[in-house]
Amino acid sequence: MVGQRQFNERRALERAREVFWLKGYGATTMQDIATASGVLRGSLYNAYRDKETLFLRAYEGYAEEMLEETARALAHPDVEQALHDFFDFTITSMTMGVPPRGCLTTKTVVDTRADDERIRTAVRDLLDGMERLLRERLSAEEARARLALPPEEAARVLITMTRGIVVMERVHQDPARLRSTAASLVTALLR
Amino acid sequence: MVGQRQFNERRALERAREVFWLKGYGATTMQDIATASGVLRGSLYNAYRDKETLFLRAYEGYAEEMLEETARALAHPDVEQALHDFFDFTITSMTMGVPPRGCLTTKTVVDTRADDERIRTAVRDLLDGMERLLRERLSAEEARARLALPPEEAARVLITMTRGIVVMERVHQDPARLRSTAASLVTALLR
DNA sequence: CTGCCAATTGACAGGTGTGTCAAAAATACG
DNA sequence: CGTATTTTTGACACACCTGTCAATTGGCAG
Repeated sequence: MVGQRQFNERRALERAREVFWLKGYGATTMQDIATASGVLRGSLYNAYRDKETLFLRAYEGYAEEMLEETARALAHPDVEQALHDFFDFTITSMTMGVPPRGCLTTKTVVDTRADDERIRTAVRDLLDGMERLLRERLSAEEARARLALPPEEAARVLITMTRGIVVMERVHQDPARLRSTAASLVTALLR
Repeated sequence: MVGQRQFNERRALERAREVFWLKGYGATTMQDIATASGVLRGSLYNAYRDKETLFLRAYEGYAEEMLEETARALAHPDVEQALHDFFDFTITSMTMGVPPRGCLTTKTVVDTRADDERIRTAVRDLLDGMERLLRERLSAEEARARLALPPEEAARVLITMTRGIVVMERVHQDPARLRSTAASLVTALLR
């Protein structure tokens, strides 16, 4: 290969992810990412063609990491603990940073400036993937016996609840309150 | 009074609300509102000073209406039916229009460009108001007896769930799926 | 070392946004 | 009717954003 990339692509995509995460897709400018990554705007355009494509590249790593972490959180053999770990991970992730970075997926879904088809697909894939992990975990014999709902329904309620928690975090900015609400739901779902 | 307003303020605020609702605070421009309301941009600035203040004025009417409708939906004497009516109102409201307008409150909360203090307060007040209506309704003797959770906890779970439903609507755009998820939660909450 | 090719760089074009301002028009009131 | 006050109007200033492009730089292969 001739004329190699002069910036650290891995690092640049990480920075891009952080900026998108904090400000959201629509409010993030290429200059923001250029500044955060130390790569000139022109180089970003040369490497990724446009903002949408750059976002998708940055989102790839994010989605992968999220699925891994979710699977890890759900791995506890006791369903109740697994669900607590699941919410704990979600809440910790979104309340990290100053100001709290919130949730990249939710910000993107709600952002009317991110109505690109590829973006919607990427987001849907991640949320569907997380719902699948929940469904599989809740399908275990031990879990099924304790659930007030079929695994499929419980998984949808739970994934929907995480989206709601993200929104409520922006309103009250009180992690303890979020954890308490999540615990209430777990109580209601388990007999 | 001398030099009266020449445009219908009530109508203009209604149009502004619709535009903000559809596009979100950050993505809406004063020109969008000017076009939708038939009032020139300059007149809007003269009447409301800036975009934030105009938004707050438009949001007032929205919040009032939302609280009224929520109270109406929760009025059914049977708790289970009241909760179904509550979710039905929420889902119908957010799936109206083409494209579906979604939820103004959620869009505003998540929008990093709407991080003004007055806006955050207005949004928090509305959500707190809705939570209070739920809590009061669930504190009735008949409801308390059937709930799997104390009224305060159930109210928080429910209000959080509505926020989550808003987000999931943007992902799958399937009202039936939303209603089904809401019904699952009601089942889990009632014994 | 040399030539080729891609990446980098800074300037540029074109569009869009917010908010301001002075002149013109409209309105209420004495 | 005339005056005072406000609204309306269109132009303007200024900032910012996306995407492009030509010239320059840097690295790899032969």
